[in-house]
Amino acid sequence: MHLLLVDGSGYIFRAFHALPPLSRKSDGLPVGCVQGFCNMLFKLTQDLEGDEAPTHMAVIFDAKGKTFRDDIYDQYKAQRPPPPEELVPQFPLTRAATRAFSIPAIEMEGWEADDIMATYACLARDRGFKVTIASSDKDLMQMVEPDGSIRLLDTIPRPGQPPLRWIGAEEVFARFGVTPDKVIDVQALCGDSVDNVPGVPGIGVKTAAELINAYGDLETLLARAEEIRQPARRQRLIEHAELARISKRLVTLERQVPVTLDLDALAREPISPASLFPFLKAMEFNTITRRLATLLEADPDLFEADPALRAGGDAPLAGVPQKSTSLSVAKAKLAANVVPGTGPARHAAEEHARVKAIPVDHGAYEIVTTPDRLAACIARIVDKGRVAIDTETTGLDPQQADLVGICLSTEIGEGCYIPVGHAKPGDLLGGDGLVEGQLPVREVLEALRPVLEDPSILKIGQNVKYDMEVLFRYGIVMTPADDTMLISYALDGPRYNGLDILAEHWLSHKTFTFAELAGTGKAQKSFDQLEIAAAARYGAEDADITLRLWHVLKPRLAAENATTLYETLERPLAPVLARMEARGITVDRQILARLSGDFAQRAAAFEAEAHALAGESFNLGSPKQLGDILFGKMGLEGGTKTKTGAWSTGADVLEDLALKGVPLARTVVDWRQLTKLKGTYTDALPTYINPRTGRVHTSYSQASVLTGRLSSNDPNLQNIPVRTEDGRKIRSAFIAPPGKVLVSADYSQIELRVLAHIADIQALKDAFEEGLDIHAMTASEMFKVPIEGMPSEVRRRAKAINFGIIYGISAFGLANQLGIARSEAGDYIKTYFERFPGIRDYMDAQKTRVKADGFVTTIFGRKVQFPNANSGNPSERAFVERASINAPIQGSAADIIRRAMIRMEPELHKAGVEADMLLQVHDELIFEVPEGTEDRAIPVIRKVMEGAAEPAVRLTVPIRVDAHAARNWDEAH
DNA sequence: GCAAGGACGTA
DNA sequence: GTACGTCCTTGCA
Repeated sequence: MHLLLVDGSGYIFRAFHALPPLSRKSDGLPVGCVQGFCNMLFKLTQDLEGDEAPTHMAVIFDAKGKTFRDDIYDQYKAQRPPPPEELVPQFPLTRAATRAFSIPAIEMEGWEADDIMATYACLARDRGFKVTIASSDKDLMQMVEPDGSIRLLDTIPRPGQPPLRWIGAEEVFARFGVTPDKVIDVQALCGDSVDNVPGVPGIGVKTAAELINAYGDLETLLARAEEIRQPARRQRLIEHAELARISKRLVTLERQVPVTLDLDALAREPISPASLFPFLKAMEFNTITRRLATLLEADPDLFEADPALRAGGDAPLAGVPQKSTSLSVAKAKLAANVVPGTGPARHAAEEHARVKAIPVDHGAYEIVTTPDRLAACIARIVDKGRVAIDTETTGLDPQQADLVGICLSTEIGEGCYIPVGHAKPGDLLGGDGLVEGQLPVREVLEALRPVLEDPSILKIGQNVKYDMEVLFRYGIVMTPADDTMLISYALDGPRYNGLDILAEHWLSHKTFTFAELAGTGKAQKSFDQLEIAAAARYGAEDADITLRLWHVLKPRLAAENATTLYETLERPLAPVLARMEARGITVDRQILARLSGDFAQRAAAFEAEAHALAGESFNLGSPKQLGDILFGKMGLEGGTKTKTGAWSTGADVLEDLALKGVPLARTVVDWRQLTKLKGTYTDALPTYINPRTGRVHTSYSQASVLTGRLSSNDPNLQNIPVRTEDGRKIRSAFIAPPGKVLVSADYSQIELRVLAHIADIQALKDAFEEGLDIHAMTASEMFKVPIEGMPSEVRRRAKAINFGIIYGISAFGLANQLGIARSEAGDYIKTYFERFPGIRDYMDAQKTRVKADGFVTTIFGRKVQFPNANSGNPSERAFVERASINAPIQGSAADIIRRAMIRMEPELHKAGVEADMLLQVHDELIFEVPEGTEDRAIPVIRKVMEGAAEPAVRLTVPIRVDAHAARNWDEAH
């Protein structure tokens, strides 16, 4: 048996003096000592292995308040200053840390930690334990046993010495010149200036040891003081005998402290992830969390930050559940000790007020044109450890635009603009025609590279994905990065995107607009055509504003419990998307050109036919003109609809007319389809082929969809046709380059599975578990028909209902979709609810929630806000109800694929599989893999996608992914 | 030259 | 019935 006693208070002070201060990121709570304490504690348990591994363990702390020593000598420790202010809140946190490691934390009022340790040491020794006291305090040396049953362990790192230094009788002798049992006699004579133990003036350790060794012990020495030869020494001993006796009582440790915790209660317990990770997460100790997660083979994502301790904690600290009441002798008065007024919400509000009050001064910005000034700027960044950055480029396409300038800001109100690519007026070709006085772009980037790639320097940007991609083309991998746009998105959804809107809303500051500088429309200048001075004001302001917004928004993450969302679903996705965008996808120009010709011909034929049928020539592309002809001239019946009072000529209306025998309607529908495909795809897509890469690079917007989905633009590759035969021809123009194939992997019925999980619909879950055709199963349940030989119309209706459920079904909408009477649709819905009653409960719950809270959430904690949930407008309210039903389903599915995307690249790498992720289409991922390796890539891809929710959420339905490889997207899909 | 509306492509 | 982006026409500046 081996008892390890840790001098907790000693550890805290050591951490305080040895480590630089550290504040919790999200609210500034000082936590440096807590972190140091955790590291030391963990290292200690790691270092003591094998024979030295303790079977019992406790961390002992000094309690606040007086001890018996204060009664003996009122000057005891009197000169000791009160603990530094930033240390105070960390005292209770170190107790909590100890318990988080499943170790008893012990303190007792009226006793010092040393007394408690002495008591336990004796108790344990008497029961045959080996005892180790982890402390460097010389006061504990009196406890050392010559037989090695009690030893001290000094773990303070000292250069040139082993990390663990055992202190036995020999070491004690080296220190005090006596055996351990005489240490208190020596201390009684020599005193201790640190603790204000007086001792006998003029007697140091050496003299004291010599005297004790000569006379045996203090009392004998004092009794025979007259015999001492040296007059001064003799005189002092006689004169200060009482002081020596008092000193001895002060330094003698009490070995009979009435401890309430039995030795058996100190038996080691394995570290419990359930108590450890909530604490570490609350402290935001990411490095330790990762290290321990690896060591414990546990997944920290399974645990939420301890609500009582985290920034923005919603429970009073006093409410921290004690790990085990029998173990908690320590009554850490947590609540009382956390500095009042450091609540994250208050911190966030204070930061907002502080930052908002600092005026924007465009005169304070510097234009950097010399290596010296650039070096000074970089030095400030290194010193600060973070920088707001904004790159200015010749255009908006990150795959084509060239760098014109770089804006940096390290302090609010400051900003540097480094022009590198401003062109001489009139010289539209750039190249040699650069304005003089600018530093060469290569030189600037090489100087900045160490900063931009330094993992310890945070780069802050607004939409950093853009800057990452631009810089990547110049060979720079910018990391790590924080993104004010994504922070805002995690907090408020897509409501405030754009730096200008954010600045206006949070800082009440109107930024320069690019249009103000560069004009608008055709005459708009590109950035490189701007005057450097004007560009500097605009650009440096953007960096300055970005930094301000970061100061305002970042603390809100903790205050509003959005940190996990931001850190796990937003922040890590941006670089993944940047790489996907940079890769692009190959599109076969020839295929599209041929299709364009084909579509044009056929459309022209339809157009002629339509004009003939209408009896006049008109613009087929004008719904207005078409409506006039159909419902005016031809006098057909049809709903006026559309909120502006115009004739409605949507496809469903025309389809209806066609069935009623209006050939023009059919012709228009066909014409529209062809011209749509031609205009949006076959004509437009080739113009997006990047001349440098020969590929099409979409741009994903990570922060513009209410539910957490991505959107794709310029071009939108998330709406490439698939439903019609002509449409699929377009899809087949998306190809793999020679030697590669495309792999398409898509989630099967992800939203219905998510619904089954969230709403807890057992029948649906069973069906998915058994791999049934879910729509057929629904039909069978609803209409009481066997799945075998089911008419396709029956299944089609059930399918429409299933989708309707996801969209927040209404009888009106379902009737429209199925072309049946509203009453019949209502009956279907009623039947569905009767058959799956959990669905109705789920829907009611979302409606109630959105009205009460103004938001609903996904299973990963993403909030989807509906500010007008209680609108006075009934149709608006109904809309919010439907959207609030859909949002958790669509949003949870979106979160799942996000998680898959974030994990995909490292997992592929780990598996040694080469596969480039190119596109995401909501429930589908497209990869490019070397031909012949698809059978190795697909299992990895599937595994990552199917397991993406875990371990944060354990879904109660299986997730299935279908994946295929082919030379083009149509065949792979 | 720009914004709004209608229509239609996707999940 | 949910969530998007793009193309085209229209109407106003």
